[in-house]
Amino acid sequence: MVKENKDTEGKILEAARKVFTRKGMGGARMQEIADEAGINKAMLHYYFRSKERLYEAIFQEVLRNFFPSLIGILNKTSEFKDKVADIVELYTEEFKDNTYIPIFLINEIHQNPARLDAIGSKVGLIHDTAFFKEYMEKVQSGEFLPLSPMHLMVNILALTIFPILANPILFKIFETNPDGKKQFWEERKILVPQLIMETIINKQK
Amino acid sequence: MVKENKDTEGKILEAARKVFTRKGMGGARMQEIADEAGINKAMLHYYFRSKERLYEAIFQEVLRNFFPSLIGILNKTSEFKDKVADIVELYTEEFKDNTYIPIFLINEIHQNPARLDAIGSKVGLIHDTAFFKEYMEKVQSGEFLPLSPMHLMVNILALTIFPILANPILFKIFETNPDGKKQFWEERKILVPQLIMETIINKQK
DNA sequence: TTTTGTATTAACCAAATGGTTAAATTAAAT
DNA sequence: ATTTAATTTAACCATTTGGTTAATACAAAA
Repeated sequence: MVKENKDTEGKILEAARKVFTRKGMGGARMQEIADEAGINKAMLHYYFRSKERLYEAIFQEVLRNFFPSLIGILNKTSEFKDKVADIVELYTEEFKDNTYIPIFLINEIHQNPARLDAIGSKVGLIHDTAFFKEYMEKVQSGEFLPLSPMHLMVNILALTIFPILANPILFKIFETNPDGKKQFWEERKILVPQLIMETIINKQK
Repeated sequence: MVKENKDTEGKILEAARKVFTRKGMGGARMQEIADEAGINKAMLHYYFRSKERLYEAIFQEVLRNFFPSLIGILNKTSEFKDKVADIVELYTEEFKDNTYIPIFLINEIHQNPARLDAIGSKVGLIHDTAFFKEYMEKVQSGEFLPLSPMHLMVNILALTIFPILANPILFKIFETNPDGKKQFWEERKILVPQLIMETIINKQK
């Protein structure tokens, strides 16, 4: 009785992710998703009832996909500075040419903050990572300055993700050619970890 | 023959700015703009021909409004560090509770980068500000480290604007109550200028 | 006061869009 | 082979939406 629906459902999800992340909830068209998936528009409703539900599925998937890799790095056993470098490397490489994912998240959460409720506990575990434990220890021992974990994390993410979000404006203002862009991202990968470390290492000691 | 159309046109622009900056080009509805302005929908077309043209007027206005205050600060005669502090103060105060403006710009430019073409020369003059002249001089004299102006500016804007863009997620992850939020923004105003200065001052000298 | 051109409105239109339905196809179970 | 249930499609529907139009109100010029 069960036909291989995994295939169709999978194709829908893939197409929906592509269209929703580029156009957002409001800008996406059900017909475009159907075309992208190579199926009839009615199938979208057959599998997901409504645009809202299909969107919700994608939004949660994207959201849940954005943090695990971060948490993965934060739990590595490598040097503190290397973990920072890994974060910058990861997000820069993943999104410097895929700006739609971070913009999608920022924008859609702004449009409807209630959507965040669904993740709840999932993200709280950032505090419990090796990264933050090591950090707090080194603050205790006086090796690191007592900057709050929130500011530290915001600084890392800001310096990494902001240039991705704002890249069209930045490259316009600071007239940047293709080679210049490539160089800019490489410089960031070195500069940001350096900068972060400089701001937390206690030179007194 | 000329009636006081300034009033109606002004009301339309004001309403359009409010709706467009919150909903974006795709999400805004002409009817909602008309309601907001308290006029008939046909008037929108009478004064601006199409949604596209009305939007274009607003987009350019918002864009042109975003930078002048920045350039104003960059040209002040105050201490270098104070100028950085002024930038952080300005954007934080202006947008910490008005997140839609920066999100609108980021998102709409991402949706249609060609819109940026219209500003062209206007923004190029960032290089010619007192801020950058002073910066380059102090790099020459060895007082400042030779960080590229682009990275410097990106760092300042990133540390200032990113937490505004991402504020719903950040306050969710780092469970923050209203008092905590207030404190967070105040801490940023102090922390960011400090951080920026630390990264450019040449301690060798 | 009449004329003239502008400003404003209500009613309307065509296209787009999310969603539905009834019929047809397909695959498995009996 | 027949029944049964899931899958897929084409045609259709109601609503929304940007945009138009024809008629009206209005202020200034003659």
